[in-house]
Amino acid sequence: MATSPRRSRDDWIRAATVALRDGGVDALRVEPLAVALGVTKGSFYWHFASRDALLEAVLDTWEEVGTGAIIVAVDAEAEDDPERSLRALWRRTHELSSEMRAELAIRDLAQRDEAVRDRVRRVDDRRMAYLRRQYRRLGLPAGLAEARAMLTYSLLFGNVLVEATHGRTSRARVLQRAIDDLLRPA
Amino acid sequence: MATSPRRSRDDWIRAATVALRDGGVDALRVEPLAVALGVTKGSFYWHFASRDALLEAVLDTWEEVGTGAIIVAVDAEAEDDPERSLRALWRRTHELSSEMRAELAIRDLAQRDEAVRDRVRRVDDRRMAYLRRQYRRLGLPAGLAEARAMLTYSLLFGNVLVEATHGRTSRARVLQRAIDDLLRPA
DNA sequence: ACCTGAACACCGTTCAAGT
DNA sequence: ACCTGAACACCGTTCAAGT
Repeated sequence: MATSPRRSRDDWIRAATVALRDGGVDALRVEPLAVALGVTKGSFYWHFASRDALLEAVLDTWEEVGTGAIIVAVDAEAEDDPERSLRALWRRTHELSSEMRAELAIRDLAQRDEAVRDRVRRVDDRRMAYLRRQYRRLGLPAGLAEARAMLTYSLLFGNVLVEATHGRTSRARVLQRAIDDLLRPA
Repeated sequence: MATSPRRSRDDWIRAATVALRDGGVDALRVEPLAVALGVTKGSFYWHFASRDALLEAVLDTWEEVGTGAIIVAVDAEAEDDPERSLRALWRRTHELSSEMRAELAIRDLAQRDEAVRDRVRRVDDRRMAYLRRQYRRLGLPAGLAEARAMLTYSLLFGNVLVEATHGRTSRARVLQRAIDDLLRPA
């Protein structure tokens, strides 16, 4: 994986994303990444202006994958059926829960960085709009659709948080029950 | 606030907790804390073995406040009525949401620290047990009580996450609706 | 166009010495 | 019992110089 001495900008972004997932913001460090990539840390500054610029690039990727890409994938499999959309979204998020963990680090960051906060806000808004639309298409009135969308979004997140420490065992049935509870008619 | 040159162990813990809340794990740094407390960083190592030992002490406080203390307070005001317990818990968590934000940093940490993970697990278990008990006392069957407890816990967390970036405005009505939805009978 | 190597600043940690 | 001050290691950043 580190035969050629030359690294592209994308090589740095990929390595940084993995570091963020596995070790949090603290692990997104120039020197260790340089060692992992087999170059000196000085070379990093040809590709990026700073450690912050690298973080920006990582966040760009996260934002696109966590909204546009996942929605396209879910729509492709749901064939315009809102209930199938919601169940597909649930399953995919569940499958992605290890990747989703970078979100914890990002949301923690958002608390003290205005620019990151704006990004997270955009991502939440797009995701909530998608959920709200599915519940409306199921026939729920606006107020209840909004409430269910929020419960669903919270459940998806709560699950990522709890799985991060508790693991995935023995919760599948309870989760299924919660999802069914959310999908019942008004 | 910094007249006497002598600092107690608790002075360091308090300052570190504030730093964790406001700036995340990255801000829990010995040298800046020493400057803020008006002593040299060398003096820190009389009170604590390491930066990690300080973090441990901060987590001890968080664990007790986030489980025992809040449950005692809610029970005192709810007078044995499970619905009042749940609404009181909701309101208090909501009021504490800025303090709760330290949880984001802690849960992020838990992903790569076994000991922190065990703590978070204990905290989640104690909180879930409390919620489950209230729903059982409302008369729900075990499976549904478990599902509602998980939805409630997720909603409390989702709300902290979303408020961290979106602020508290204009969501009160939707949240009230979601809570009412969770409190309906089987 | 991309990288090295040396330099400097910041902070965690140690420890002998002070009061 | 609690703190200082100097030392060292690690990593972010800069930059002149190499290929």
